[in-house]
Amino acid sequence: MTILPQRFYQRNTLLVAQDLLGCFLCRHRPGRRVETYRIVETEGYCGTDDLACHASKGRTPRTEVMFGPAGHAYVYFVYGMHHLLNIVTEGKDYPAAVLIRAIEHERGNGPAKLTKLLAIDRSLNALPVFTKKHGLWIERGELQPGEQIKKSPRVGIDYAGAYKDKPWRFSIAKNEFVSKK
DNA sequence: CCGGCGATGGTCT
DNA sequence: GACCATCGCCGGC
Repeated sequence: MTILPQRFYQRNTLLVAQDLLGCFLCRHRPGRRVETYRIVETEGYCGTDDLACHASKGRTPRTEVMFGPAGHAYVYFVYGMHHLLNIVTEGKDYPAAVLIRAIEHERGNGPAKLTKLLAIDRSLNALPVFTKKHGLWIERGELQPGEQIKKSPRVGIDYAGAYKDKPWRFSIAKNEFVSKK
């Protein structure tokens, strides 16, 4: 059990997104056992040029976290009812993040489903995930022999022009917990 | 079985 | 006031 250190996230976003596959998302809520689930699907959002990245709309109170140091949670609220979990990547002032889209649990096969399962909301926004201190962290894991990374376009960003078809969604091929398209 | 759509509120114009 | 990194339900086939 090794917690991924901050420097793990201080790298190219698309590399981080792929390297997170097979790692373990961990949650410790007061009065409960630690919950640990394997990450099977991610997406990369890369800087101000990427029209699908919230930071492309500018530096605002909402997107401020992405402009900060790597290894912190970017949790935002969307569609009036869903929270989505991202981890900030790259260097300070380069706004980028990886969206966690699915984990190995029957109610974890979608970005909003896994935040509901693990009670992740904006109270965790901007907190570091390279320590257990705040009850949310990620531990190192590996792909199993025979497992392969599948690359496909990101979901729900038809508005993103030239960036909408970039194959920046990564999943473990044939894994049953990857979200439905 | 599958596609369309409503729910529901924060964020930015 | 429009848009939105979603989900599950409902109706039609």
